[in-house]
Amino acid sequence: MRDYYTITELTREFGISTRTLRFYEDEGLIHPLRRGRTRLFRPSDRVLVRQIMRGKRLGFSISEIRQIIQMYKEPPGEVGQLKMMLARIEEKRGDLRQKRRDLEETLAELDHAEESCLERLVELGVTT
Amino acid sequence: MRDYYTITELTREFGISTRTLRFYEDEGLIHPLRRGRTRLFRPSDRVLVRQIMRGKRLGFSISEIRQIIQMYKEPPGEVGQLKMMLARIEEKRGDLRQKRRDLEETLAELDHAEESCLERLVELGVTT
DNA sequence: CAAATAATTGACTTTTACGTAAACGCCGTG
DNA sequence: CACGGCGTTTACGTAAAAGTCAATTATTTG
Repeated sequence: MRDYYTITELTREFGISTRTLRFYEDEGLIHPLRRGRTRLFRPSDRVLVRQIMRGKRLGFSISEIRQIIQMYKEPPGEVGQLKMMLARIEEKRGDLRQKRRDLEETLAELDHAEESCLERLVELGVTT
Repeated sequence: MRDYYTITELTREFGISTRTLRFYEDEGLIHPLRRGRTRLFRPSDRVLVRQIMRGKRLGFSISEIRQIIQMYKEPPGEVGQLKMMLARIEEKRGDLRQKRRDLEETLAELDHAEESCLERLVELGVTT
C-alpha cells in the first residue's frame, strides 16, 4: 500500500480531471494533505474518491454524496446526533432501495426489448 | 383505464411541474395529443413519463433516457439497425449492472455505518 | 356574462458540476 | 540556466435540466 498518490495518478485511475479533484476538495468531500502547496492523497483519500465515483454513477448529487460520506465517518458522541444519523442512514437506504427497484424494472424492460429484436431477426430469417 | 390525463394530473402523480413535462416534450421524449393547444396525455404517455422518472432516479441524462426509451419501441425493420440496437441494449445493460454493483456496495457500507452507530449507542448505555 | 381557473408560449434565470485559460511556483535534466 | 513537466490559484465560462415570470388564451362556473 502506497503512502501517497499524486493528483495525476488519481485522475488516471478514476478517469477524471485535476479540476474535478480540486472541486471535490473545495466541496469538502476530500481533504488531502499538503507538502507546500501540492496535494498528497493518502490511501484513505483514494477510498473516498472511489466512494464519490460510486455515488456519481448512482446519480447522487454532490451534497447527497457528502451526506453519505459523512455516514461512513466515526459516529458522533452524542445520543441525539447518533439517532439523527441512524434516521438519515435509513433514509438513504430507502433511496437506494428505490433505485434498485428502478434498476430491476429497467433491466427487465431491456430484456423484453432484446427479445423483440431477436424475434424480429428470426422473422427476417437471420441466423443468429 | 382512463382515456386521457391532463397535464396537471400527471404533475401531481409524478411530483413534477408542467414546465418539466413540456420540457420532456420539447426534448422529444413524449408526444401527447392536442385538443386545440391543450395537451392530452394517453396512458402510453403516462407509461413513458414513468420510465423517464425511473431513468432520472438512476442518474441517466435526458439523452440516455431517450436512447433507453427508443429501445422499448417497435424494433426497426432492417437487420443492421436491429443488430445496432441489440448492441446498444447490451451496453445499457452493462451500465445498469455497474450501477447495481455500486448500489450493493453502498448499501453494505450503510449497513456497516449503522452498526457502528448502534454499537456506539450501546456503549452510551442507551436502550434501543 | 364576468370572474376565476387552468393552460399555453416565450424569455429569462438558476443550479450543479465541472471546463478552460491565464499566470505563476517548483524541480530535475541536459 | 533555461526548459519542460507537473502542480497551483484565481477567475470566468458553459451545458444540462429545469425554475420563474409575464403575457395571453381558453374554459368553467357562479
